[in-house]
Amino acid sequence: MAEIQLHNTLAGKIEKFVPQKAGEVRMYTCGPTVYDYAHIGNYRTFVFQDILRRFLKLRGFKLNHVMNLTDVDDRIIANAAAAGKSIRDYTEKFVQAFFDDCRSLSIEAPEHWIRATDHIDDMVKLIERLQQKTFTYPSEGSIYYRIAKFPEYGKLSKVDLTGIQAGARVDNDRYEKESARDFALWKAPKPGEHFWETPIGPGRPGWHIECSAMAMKFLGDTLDIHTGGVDLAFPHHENEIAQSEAATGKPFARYWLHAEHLLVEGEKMSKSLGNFYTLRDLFGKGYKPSALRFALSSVPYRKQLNFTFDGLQQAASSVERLRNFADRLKQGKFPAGKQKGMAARIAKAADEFDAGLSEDLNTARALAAVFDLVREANIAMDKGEFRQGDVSAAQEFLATFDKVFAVMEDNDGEKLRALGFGRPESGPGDTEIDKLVAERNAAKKKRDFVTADRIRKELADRGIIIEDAKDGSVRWKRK
RNA sequence: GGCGCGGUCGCCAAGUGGUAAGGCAAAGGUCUGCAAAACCUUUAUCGGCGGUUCGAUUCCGCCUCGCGCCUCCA
Repeated sequence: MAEIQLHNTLAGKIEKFVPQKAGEVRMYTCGPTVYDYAHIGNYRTFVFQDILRRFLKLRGFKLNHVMNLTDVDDRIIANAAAAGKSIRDYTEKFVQAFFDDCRSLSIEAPEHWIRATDHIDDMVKLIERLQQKTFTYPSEGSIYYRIAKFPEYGKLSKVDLTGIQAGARVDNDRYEKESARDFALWKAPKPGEHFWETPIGPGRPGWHIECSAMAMKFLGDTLDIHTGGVDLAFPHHENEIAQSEAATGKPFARYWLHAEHLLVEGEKMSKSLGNFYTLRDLFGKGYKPSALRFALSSVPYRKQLNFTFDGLQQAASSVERLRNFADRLKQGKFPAGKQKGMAARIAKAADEFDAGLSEDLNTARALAAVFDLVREANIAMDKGEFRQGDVSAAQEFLATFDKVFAVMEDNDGEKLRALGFGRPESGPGDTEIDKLVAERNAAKKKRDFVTADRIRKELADRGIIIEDAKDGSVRWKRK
């Protein structure tokens, strides 16, 4: 197997990945802020994180992966207040929607899915530690982080501090700060706002402190991997580093991975441009979850992904090709024995697949390896050279592929129905289909093609595709 | 202005100092009662200009275009 290489934002280059403890990976990924439904741009990042965790697992690492749910911030407080709900009640709906969305995209549950509001105490304790080390100062009931005391500030995002200091936006927070670049660890409550009564005073946590506190609580002072979208590198991750390392004196995370953004039709996705999509928007238009997952994962994560409906359609066709191949493998009848060349081809494809993913998660390269094998095996089948003994090796390869990409299982219909989309009736059952297929075969034998075609048409209208194979066998699949 | 990502076939996209993977789409063909699936064939000189080199899409410089961050936005 190839050496795993990952692009580390901290180093500014691709590095060999070596976890602190052999065989184990401690990973923290920034999850959604649950003030609304997450959009496909968010899911680009979450799918990337999923590919990463799945690949690490495939390579045998024991994973401890924490993903946070930010369930307290300005928008949540404002929206909850407007809705006359508690923060918990307001966010619950979006938390559940997020879980549902993740299931639809086959995003695995991390080892820990945690909510910020469940860890206020841990944040307070971390702030107290920073207070003791005089990295903080109070101002109008809030507590700020004094960046001037952390000389390494900017090492992740390479921001030019002098530039920021000269910036005009000094007081957007409406609080007094010593320096423009200082950020709030703890925010004093505004009138009527929800707050927590704590040893450091009443208020609510600043945005960055939750990740530092929760990551270190679950994973220890030094994480192996920390990821998020590129926009989080500054200020969010930079501030996490400042908080955590000031408190512990140790490196906070060893590898920082940042996913590039998704564009829609070449433009930044935004509500004002009308190109803002949630998963529900797309599923409502009839697109399949597997197609979306494929589209989001086929472009390597460090490259901006231009999302288009044409592209989504292309992804659907690509998935279709792969599933057709898997069906052919499963249902086809091949001569007994093994073909020496084919075994070698499969092994080569598996190597190349692994090499692709090992190279900073080069999903495009990994996919090419899969499609190469599909074509080669199809050719062998057409020539009658593919043997029964090659089936299991090919299937194993596809299974390995799918452990990471997770698009092979034909369950889009179920997933859509689970989210309330698609037809409630689930189409004809297997026995009914088999019966109709048998009737059609009988008709075909009598060369009664009118009846045969009528049955095929009827089934097609009910979502069943029938294919006659060369050897006279018939296979069917649900559309 | 600073920092970062990127401009490769109609669309998506990989990649290398020695004349460019893969997917989708299109056209033609093989197979098929018809279809579907599959297969075959056809479709690029890599944003522009210089430089280094025997040779650059790949290295360097400049330019240009797109996008992002630098204001709690994945």
